[in-house]
Amino acid sequence: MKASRDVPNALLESLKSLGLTKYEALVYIGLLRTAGATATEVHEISGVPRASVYPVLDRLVQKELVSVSHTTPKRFDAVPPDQGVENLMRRIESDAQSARTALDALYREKGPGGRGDQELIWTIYGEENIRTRLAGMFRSAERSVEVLATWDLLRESMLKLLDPVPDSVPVDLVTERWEGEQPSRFRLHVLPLAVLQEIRFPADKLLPYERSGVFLVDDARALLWMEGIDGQPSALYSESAGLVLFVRRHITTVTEWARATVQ
Amino acid sequence: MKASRDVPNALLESLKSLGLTKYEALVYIGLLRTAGATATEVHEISGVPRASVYPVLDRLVQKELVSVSHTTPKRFDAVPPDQGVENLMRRIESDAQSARTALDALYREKGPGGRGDQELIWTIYGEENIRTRLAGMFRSAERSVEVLATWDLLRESMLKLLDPVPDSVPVDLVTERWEGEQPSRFRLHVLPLAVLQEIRFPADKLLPYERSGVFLVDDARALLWMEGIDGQPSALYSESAGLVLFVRRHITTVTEWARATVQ
DNA sequence: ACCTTGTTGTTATTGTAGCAACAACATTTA
DNA sequence: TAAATGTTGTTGCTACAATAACAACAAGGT
Repeated sequence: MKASRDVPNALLESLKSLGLTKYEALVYIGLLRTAGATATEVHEISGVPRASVYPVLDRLVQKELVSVSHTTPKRFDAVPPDQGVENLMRRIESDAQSARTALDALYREKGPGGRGDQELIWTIYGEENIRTRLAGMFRSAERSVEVLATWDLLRESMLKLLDPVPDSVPVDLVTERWEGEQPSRFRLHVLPLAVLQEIRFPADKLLPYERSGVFLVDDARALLWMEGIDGQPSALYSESAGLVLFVRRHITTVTEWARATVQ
Repeated sequence: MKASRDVPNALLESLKSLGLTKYEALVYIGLLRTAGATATEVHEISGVPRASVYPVLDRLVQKELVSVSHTTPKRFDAVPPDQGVENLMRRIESDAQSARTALDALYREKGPGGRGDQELIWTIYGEENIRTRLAGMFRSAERSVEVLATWDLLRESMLKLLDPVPDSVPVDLVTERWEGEQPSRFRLHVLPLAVLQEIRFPADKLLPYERSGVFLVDDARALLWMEGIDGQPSALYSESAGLVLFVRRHITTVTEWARATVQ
C-alpha cells in the first residue's frame, strides 16, 4: 500500500521553503489523507522509513502541524492545511519582523551618503527594487524630470511614482501613444516611435521591445529600465557623468529625430 | 578591520528561516553598513572567506537583496532592509499560497469522517489549533454547550468563538467572575471558585492557574484547555465515553460544590 | 623593458552539519 | 511464540562552510 508516489515535486519545494524537511513534508501530506494513523501506517503511506517516522513526527508536533492521541499505539492526525500553513507562516512572519527591526537599526547606523553612488553604474534586479529606486529619484528631483518609456511601462504604475515630484519641477514624458485623458501636470510628447515598439535584431529576428524606459532627473541621475526576453526586469542606475551624458543625448536625439520623421 | 564580530545570533537564525544561509546573512548584514563595497571589502567586513564571497554574492543578487555595479572591480550594495525582507517574504508567501491550494486539494479528497476521532484522546498544541477545534465543536453543537473556564480565558476570545452556536442550543457558562454586562444569550453562573484562581502544589509552592477551561458539547465531545508553566497552551480533545464522562462529572461536581460552599 | 607587489576573480579540495536510510535491539500486545 | 511498536546507533549523502592555490591584470620601482 504505497499510494504516495504521486507527490508533486513543486509542493515539496514549497513546503521546504516554509521550513519543513523532505520527510516532514511527506509525512504531513500523508497524514492529510489518513486521519488517525499509527506510526507504521504513516510509514506506509508516506514512504518514509519507519524508524525515521518517529523523530519526524516529533518535529511536526512541535511545529503544531499534527496532533497526537494518548492511546497505545499512538495515533497521529494532521491539522487542516490552511491552518497548518498559517501556523508555519506565523513563525516566519515573526522572524521577518524581528529581522526587519534589527537590520533597520544596523542600517541607520551608517550615514546615508557614503560616496557610494557617484561614478558607479549599478544594476538593480527585481521590479520592486527598481520601483523603489525610481521613487527615490523622483522624490529628490529639484530641477527636471525626463522620462522616455513605452506606454506599457508608463501605464502600469509609473504615473503613481511620479506623484511625489515637487510641483516646481517640470516633468517631460515621451512615449509612443497615450490612452485616457491627457494629464495637465506633465509636458506630454506622444511620438509614434517605431523604436519604442519593436526592433529587429540580428537580421530578421523580431524582438518584442515591450517594456523599457529611460529616466533622467536633474541631469544628474539616470536609470535605464531593461527587460530581458525572460521577462525579468532589471535596470541600470548611475550618477556618473558618462552615463548621464549618454542618456541626455539619447533622449534628445530620439525626440528630435522622431519629430523630424513624423511631421 | 573586523567590525562584524557583534552580529546577534538571533538575527542570523531569523534570516535563516527566511531562506538565507549563514554566509548570505553575514554578507547582507555587512553590506548594509557599507555602501558600494568591493568583494574584498565585503570579505573584510563580513568575516566570510574571500573565495566564498563570490558565490554568496551571486545568490544574494539572484534573491534581489543586493545590486551590482558595472565597474572593475565590481562593487556591491544592499537594498534597504525593509524592502529586502519584503522581497524574501514575497517568495515565501507565494510558496505558502501554492502549498495551501495543493494541500487543500489533497485534503478534500478524503471523506471527512473516517472513524478517526472516536474513542481516541488527542493532544493539540498551539493556541490557534485549539481555537480552531473549539470553533468546530461549537459550530456543530446540537443539544448542549457547557463551558467551565477562568475569566481570563473566557474574556480573551472565547466569547467570539461561541457566536456560531445555533440559537436553539442552550449554552452554560461557569466562571469565577464577570466584568462588563451580562450576556442574555447564555446561562451564566458566576461562582467565585478558589479552584479556578489558584492551587497549591506540592506543599506551599503557589501555582498560578491562570488560563484553563473545560468544554463539553452535546455530552459527546470534550476539550480540556491546559496551560503549562511555560505559557504554551495545549489541550486534550476526545469523543471517548471515558473522558466525556469524566468531564461531565467534573463540571457538575465543581458547580454543585461551589454552590454549596458559597451560599 | 623587467621584476615585484598587490588585487581580482576563479577553481579545486577538504571539513562539517543536518538530514536520509538502514540495521539491530528492547518492549509490548496478541 | 509471533507480530507490531518504539528506540538506538551507524552509515551515507548533500549542501554549505572553510582553506588553499592559481591565472589575469594593474600599478610602481629599478
